[in-house]
Amino acid sequence: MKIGELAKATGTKVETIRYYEASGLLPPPARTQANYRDYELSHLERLMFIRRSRDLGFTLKSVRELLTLADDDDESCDAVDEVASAHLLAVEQKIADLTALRDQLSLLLQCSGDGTVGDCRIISSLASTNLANIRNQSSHIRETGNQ
Amino acid sequence: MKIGELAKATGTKVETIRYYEASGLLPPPARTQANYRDYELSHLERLMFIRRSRDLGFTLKSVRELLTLADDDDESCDAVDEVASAHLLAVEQKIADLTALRDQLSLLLQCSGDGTVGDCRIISSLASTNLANIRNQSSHIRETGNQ
DNA sequence: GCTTGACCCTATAGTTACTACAGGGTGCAT
DNA sequence: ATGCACCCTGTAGTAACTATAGGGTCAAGC
Repeated sequence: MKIGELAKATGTKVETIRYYEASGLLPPPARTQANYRDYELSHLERLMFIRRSRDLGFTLKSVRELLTLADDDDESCDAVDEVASAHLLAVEQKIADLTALRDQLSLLLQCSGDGTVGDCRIISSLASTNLANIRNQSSHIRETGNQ
Repeated sequence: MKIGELAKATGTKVETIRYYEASGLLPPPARTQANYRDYELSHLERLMFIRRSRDLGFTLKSVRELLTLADDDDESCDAVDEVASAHLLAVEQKIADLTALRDQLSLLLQCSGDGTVGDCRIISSLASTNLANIRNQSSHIRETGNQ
């Protein structure tokens, strides 16, 4: 199986496959006489594992760990569980961070009017007030119906 | 005002300030005889603007746009609004993506048992099933009370 | 037999937003 | 005079690719 075929089969770019090989995630395959990479089914399976893990947001470092754990049948499942749990926690933290950020952005945007930058509240919020002040501004806006 | 003082005043690292200057976000300040950077109040204000924008998740590219818009008093506030709205949309999309991802990760983790990797469901889910199958596995698990 | 196009190869640089040296100079206090 | 904290430039490293340059290979069609 040539690299282009493997790429198509797994939905990965050719360069990415070579990158995974260089990073030690995918073992170097045999080569044809023309020095083309010649992949086996095992490579396809391993690459699918990598892709699925990446789709779930695991870093390559974590994928490496998961692969190492998966390679050793005697390894406890707990270690796998730990990697995945840590990742889930990180994702949840990220969601919380982004949600707080979204709320602040929403407040910022409620300040938007139709004037010029000279009295643009978004700009002045970014320029001189701290973020807590935006709330006061926006409630003022709501009171005056300017929305 | 020396760079270290500006750094402390804004909660920015010295290297980051120099990086902003090199990136054209912060104008080069005057220099002392010793070739030290000598900042004015205007630099502090501009840097605070950059920091607040970055805290809200704007890319440096967007910050550059916002600064350009803010510099021109005649510019319409609409342009500012557009930049901020686009960012808000991107943040909301990211939250949605991460939420879907979190749900899939949760499903994956519900599969975790206490065996060895040989029959570790997390590994096998990553290895061979597509993600839709995890749901079936997990509902099966829920049925058997294994959670 | 020769060309054309699709594919393959290596090696290197670019992306984002910093961070971290290495190797050197400055200013002030002891 | 010497130590220390601070400043300078320039370069390399981070994550996970992506893109380019400059070249080789293979099968099909004329």
